[in-house]
Amino acid sequence: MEDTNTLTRKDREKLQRKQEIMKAAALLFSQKGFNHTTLEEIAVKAEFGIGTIYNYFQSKEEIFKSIIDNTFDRSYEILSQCVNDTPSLVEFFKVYTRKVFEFYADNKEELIILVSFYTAIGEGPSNLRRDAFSAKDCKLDELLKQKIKEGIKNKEIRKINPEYLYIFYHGLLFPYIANLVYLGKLNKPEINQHINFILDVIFNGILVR
Amino acid sequence: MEDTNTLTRKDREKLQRKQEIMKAAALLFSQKGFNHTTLEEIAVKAEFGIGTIYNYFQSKEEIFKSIIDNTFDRSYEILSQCVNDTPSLVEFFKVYTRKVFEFYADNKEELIILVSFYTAIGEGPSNLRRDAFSAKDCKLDELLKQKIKEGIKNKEIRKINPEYLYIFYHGLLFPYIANLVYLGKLNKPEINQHINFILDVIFNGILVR
Amino acid sequence: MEDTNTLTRKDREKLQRKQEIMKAAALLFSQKGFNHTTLEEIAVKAEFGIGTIYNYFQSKEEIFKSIIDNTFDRSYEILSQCVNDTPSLVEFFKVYTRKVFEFYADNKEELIILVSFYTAIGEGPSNLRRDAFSAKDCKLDELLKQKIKEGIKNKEIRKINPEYLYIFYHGLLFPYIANLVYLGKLNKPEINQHINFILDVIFNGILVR
Amino acid sequence: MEDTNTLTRKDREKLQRKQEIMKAAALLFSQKGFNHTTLEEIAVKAEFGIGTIYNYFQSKEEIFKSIIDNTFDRSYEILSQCVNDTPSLVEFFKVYTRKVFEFYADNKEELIILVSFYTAIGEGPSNLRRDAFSAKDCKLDELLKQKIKEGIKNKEIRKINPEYLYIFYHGLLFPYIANLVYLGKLNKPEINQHINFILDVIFNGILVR
DNA sequence: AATGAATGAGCGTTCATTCAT
DNA sequence: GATGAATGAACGCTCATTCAT
Repeated sequence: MEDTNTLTRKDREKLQRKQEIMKAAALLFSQKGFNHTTLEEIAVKAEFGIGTIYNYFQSKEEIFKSIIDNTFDRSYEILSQCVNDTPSLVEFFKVYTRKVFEFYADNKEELIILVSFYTAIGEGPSNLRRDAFSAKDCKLDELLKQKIKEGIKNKEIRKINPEYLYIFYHGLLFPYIANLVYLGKLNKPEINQHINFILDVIFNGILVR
Repeated sequence: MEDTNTLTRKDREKLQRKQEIMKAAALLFSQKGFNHTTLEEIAVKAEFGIGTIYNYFQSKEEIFKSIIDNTFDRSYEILSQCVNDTPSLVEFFKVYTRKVFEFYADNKEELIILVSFYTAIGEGPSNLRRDAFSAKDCKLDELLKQKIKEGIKNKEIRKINPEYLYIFYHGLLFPYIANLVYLGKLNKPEINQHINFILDVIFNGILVR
Repeated sequence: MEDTNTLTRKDREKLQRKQEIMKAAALLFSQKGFNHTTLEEIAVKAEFGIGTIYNYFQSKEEIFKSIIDNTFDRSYEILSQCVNDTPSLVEFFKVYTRKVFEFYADNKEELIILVSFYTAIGEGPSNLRRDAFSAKDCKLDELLKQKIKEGIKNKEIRKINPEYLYIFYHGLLFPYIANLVYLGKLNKPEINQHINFILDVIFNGILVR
Repeated sequence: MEDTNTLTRKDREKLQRKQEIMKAAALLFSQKGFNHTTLEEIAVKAEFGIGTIYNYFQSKEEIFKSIIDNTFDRSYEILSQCVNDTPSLVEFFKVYTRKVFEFYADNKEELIILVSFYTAIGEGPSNLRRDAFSAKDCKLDELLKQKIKEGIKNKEIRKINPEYLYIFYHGLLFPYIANLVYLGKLNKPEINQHINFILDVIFNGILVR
């Protein structure tokens, strides 16, 4: 997220327009997918002329990229905050799981776009690959893996493969939330139960003892 | 899957050609996505003329549907077999998790298409929605939920929300495998470790005791 | 019309098949037009395989031509018979008008195809022009014009431009009947009234005297 | 026909472009028929890009419809003017016959398209039927039939079936002119003779008295 | 002779991008 | 900077014709 304080009025206005366009596009992308959303629709929704869009973005693809990029940045911020603010891994899981749920409950479109981007190979802009974001992706990965390793070192959790737990946890969390969004069941009141359920199963397993 | 034994030679050949086309299309769809795959590419890959494709399928969309449908049917078969063949829920999780891993290790394209179909809202054929398969989906859901409920009744696992566990497990399994496919890490030798890891965490949780 | 008596059994059968195909095609052409009728539809209606059609006709266009040609021949036969069998022009108009009405009441498809062929420039086979039949057309024209001239010479009718009367009469008769066909009003009982009306107006005009 | 006076410059230009496209299309349709005219040909003739056509018309069919519609409107205007401006049926026939000849001498393409549309069942856009214009058609019919009835009431013409005379006259006039167009004989100098001939025959019949 | 699966040129239509105003 | 008309490459699909059986 760029720092709006250091910008001139002109630049601030430009940034704001960019964000308006991205917001309009994000909503449409999440509803109809990248390929089935036309630039005209974006222009109408953003209340600009088609040509104007091209003063802010070089292509339709760039709008998509910017949205993903933005979502990445905000996700990273959430993660790094949680990593830094929690004294233990257990606490981290509790806080982070909740934060992620809450963030995407408020930003459903972005979750859908993100998941769609991750899973829908070849959909989205033709030559946009997850690689494009791998740098940021890696940073995020590393942060989480590091936290897991610390948890193991501190004997908070059992000695399991941190790499696998990372895949397990992140591969679980986002699809789980996405599923709720698709089913229209990501409602505030129920969120707590889902969070508790996930944490309970991850922490304690399902077996009777 | 149709029974090839009862068919005439002609029908068998026709079915085989259909499957050749579906296979070619599945590979391309999984690599480039539905929208970025042209009929000409499918025709070339399947070694047919463009027009020939239309002797077997009414539209590009129908090819896609047939692939999904086929994958659904085979997934259902795996699930129902596992449900019936296992005496306990724990045993079921063990066998089914392995079977799913193995099946999609051999059918990576289908997994990618399936996940993409589930997650990529608006991508794929414009007016094809998950609803189209909801009947089959429901049958599959019910089978699994029933097995979970039995496991709870038999006190194999703790008294947790079966609905949530269903979302948890299926929402975990497929993205987990898909992720490995994307990363090119779904290799036979490593599969066992992933299976064991997943079962271990689900059964026992991650906490030290 | 070929003489079936002089043909071998084989040739007779071949001719019969040709006519079956032409009949099927004529019905479809009259209902859906040349361009919107597919060879498959013709094949199905004629109860032959698609390929078989090509043993009897070189192309779709040739089927169309044959139908027109056949209709021309039969029309010519009617005209020449009427010309020869009637002692006066007035009698000729009476008999011929009735014969034409009756013929096309029984062969509505052919009338529609014929009128459509005459009027719908560029519809029908792309490079088929009325010129293709101008030889036959001319013969027909000449016969009628000759009869008109005789009528004028014999002072049956006033001294008017025979060429114009020809355009007037033929340009009137066929569209008049075609119109009734389109409106679904070419029913046997009403035919007489239409015939009488046409003859009355042509003979006597509409003015009160 | 829209009133160009009340339009903004932009709208006027847009209307003009529409008419340029319609004019180009009308020429091509009249030469090659609807089905054998490609959009590319229309675009080239109209000196636009293919895509541009679609800024003015939703489909090829809509261009066709617009042409027909326009011709209908102008024909109606001519008819209603003649109906209103003439004191008697005889006068009406004289004036209207001339006006129609003159109008279509200047708008040959439109006559061909119109006649082709009326007669060529199934040609033209597949799902466009004469019914689509029946409302306008009926209005036109009624106007003419009413005028005929008045003529009978006023004893200008003999007591004949007005419905039949309507079919007779309109079923005669348009094919007659069309025929001249097809033969390339609708030249200004000769027009008068044709008009006089038609009126003479309709008024007085052909019989010697 | 009869068949119908295979073929691919050809068409209508879409839409991201450009550019003159 | 803002606009939207103009553009044309690209695609899905059709169907007359061929040809191996």
